[in-house]
Amino acid sequence: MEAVPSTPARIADVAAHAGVGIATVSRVLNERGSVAAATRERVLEAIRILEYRPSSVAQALSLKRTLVIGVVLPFLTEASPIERVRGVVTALAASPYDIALYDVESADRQQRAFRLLADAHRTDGLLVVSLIPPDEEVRRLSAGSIPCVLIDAHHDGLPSVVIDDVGGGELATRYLLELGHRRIAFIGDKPADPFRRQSSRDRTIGYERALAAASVPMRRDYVREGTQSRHLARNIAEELLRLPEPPSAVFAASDVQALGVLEAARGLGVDVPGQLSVIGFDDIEIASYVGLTTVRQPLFESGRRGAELLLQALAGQPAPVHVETLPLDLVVRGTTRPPR
Amino acid sequence: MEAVPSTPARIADVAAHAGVGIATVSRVLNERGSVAAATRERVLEAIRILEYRPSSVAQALSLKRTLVIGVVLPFLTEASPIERVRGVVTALAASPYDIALYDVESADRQQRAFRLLADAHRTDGLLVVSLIPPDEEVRRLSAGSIPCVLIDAHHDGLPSVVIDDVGGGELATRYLLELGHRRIAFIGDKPADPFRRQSSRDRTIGYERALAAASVPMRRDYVREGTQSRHLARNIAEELLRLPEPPSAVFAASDVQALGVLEAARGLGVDVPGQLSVIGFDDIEIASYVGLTTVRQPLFESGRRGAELLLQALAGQPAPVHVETLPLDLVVRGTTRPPR
DNA sequence: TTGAAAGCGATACCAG
DNA sequence: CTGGTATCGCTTTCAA
Repeated sequence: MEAVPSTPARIADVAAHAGVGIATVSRVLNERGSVAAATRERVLEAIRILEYRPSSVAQALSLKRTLVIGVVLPFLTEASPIERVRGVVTALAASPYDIALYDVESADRQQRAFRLLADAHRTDGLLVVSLIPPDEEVRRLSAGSIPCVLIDAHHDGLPSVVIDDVGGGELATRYLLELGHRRIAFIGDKPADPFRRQSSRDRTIGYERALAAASVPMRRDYVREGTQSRHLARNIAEELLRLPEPPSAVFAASDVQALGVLEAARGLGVDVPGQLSVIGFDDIEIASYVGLTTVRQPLFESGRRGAELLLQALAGQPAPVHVETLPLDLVVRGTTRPPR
Repeated sequence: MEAVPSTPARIADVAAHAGVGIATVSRVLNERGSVAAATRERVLEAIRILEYRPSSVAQALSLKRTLVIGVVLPFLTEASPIERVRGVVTALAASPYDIALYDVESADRQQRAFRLLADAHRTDGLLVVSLIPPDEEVRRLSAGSIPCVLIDAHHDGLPSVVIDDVGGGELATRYLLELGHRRIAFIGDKPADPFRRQSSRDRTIGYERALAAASVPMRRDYVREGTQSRHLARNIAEELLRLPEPPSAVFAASDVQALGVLEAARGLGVDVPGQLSVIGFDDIEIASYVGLTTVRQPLFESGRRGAELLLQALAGQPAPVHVETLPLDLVVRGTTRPPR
């Protein structure tokens, strides 16, 4: 039983203990070059005794690669980013890369996260989720030649994995129209900070297009862009339901908001789908539990795919700067029905 | 408009551009030591022109601190770890520390993650969630003097944030007993790998104690430890409900499993809570949507607290090796009722 | 107030 | 095969 050294061993310690040069230790460590069997044994023995573990920081400095992939995303706000991260984690599990998580909640934090985009030293590659990096940083990124893939966001010159939000908005609205609804309201996010991607905005456009295509006049009082939270969505839905001529259906730009609508209806004694149809967007896990009709977007898949593209780029394959559009599905459950 | 250099600037470039030594650049960078106002301006200017960003890797090597905190956890299995990570992210948002995520799904990955525990070079501190680190690694940890706090796990010699699982199991079972139930089944996890903490095990103990205290004989066919997934829990619940003498109530060791029970009941046309009461554990977000009665544990809070303790340790405060036990609450919703 | 130079802990080239 | 040494980019004495 050897005494445990109070301070972790360095490569020089191993070399000294084995009576060889550090270059030799490095060789057996990385299995490159040839080392005499006997020598290699001595080194291995020394490593075992000293419990030596190479410093990844030193390796990173020397090799100019860190083996970590940075994931920048707005984390706490919604359930969907998490599902995406799961996809990323899964795709990266078999790779040698570790994951550094950068939350982008506060404006302060945002600055820092984006500045990091350009720190070519800290990560080998970047995955940016639902955020639009400033041109400035994108330029630096390519200058530092550190690969970056956007997930649920788009920027010229960067590969990305997205969905067709406009199409999704149309899909949802058209379904409601086909059911026979004419008084269809929309609840979406209000335009927030400039970096945050406004998927809700595009879904509104889809909503408007579908209405136009069906020659159903749009009513300003039915389009409410105010919030991302369930709580606020609930308030808005209540206002909507109290209108002299309330909508017979509501399209919410996200499942979280749709959940708020459901709460409002329940609170007001409005039967869903009897008196009100509700359709959401995303198909987060809760949606299936509450039987919410929604437009499903492949959240997990988006993370997985994004990570795969990044891995390819990291492997040297130039990865054509293309935009990969994931498919959307209408998932009909129990919250929609023809109007009475 | 300066030309953008193809390769990121190093401190030496800045020094050269400003016509000073690198030590001076370092001084203005870190605002230590004194620098003549004029000199500092020249340096700042050079930094701006060259778009210089210090390499965090080089800094880490030189300073022997990385400013990253590692979070090791079983990620994809349940909804609860995520809630904990949210707490961690929140607590660390205001700190200068970044977060490195280490998923511990596969056995392979597990090896790697735990080996990392001892890599005193990669992270400044560690947060281990729902996992019990091997003694060996704990020893190394303290040898390398890198602080570590356990969340939802316990190990002598390491500070931790936990809940009283036995007490929680009793709480749930006792509630069912008070409601008048006597045929109470339990569905929990099967003992999995040795590193994974078996909170379910302790909850079983609480279940048994409560029954014993009420002098209700335990039936082996009512205690099923088989799975962590909703799907399997559903199968088990179906078996339970098909028993000649089915239980009138089920205590599931987690909300996810309770959800499976709910599905089974629905599938078999068994009314909840009319014919069957169901109580879960955790109080994950979905629980409130489906109206599940459950034992609430502060998931988010556990992450926040753990991170705070680690931050304290990192700040030099020895942080007495204590175990912090977070409170549990019975949340009564719609899935429980006295037996008919 | 400033600069030269010695680490920090690896990798890898170049001789021997 | 193997060892010395330069290098990676930054911080920090130690002198000047």
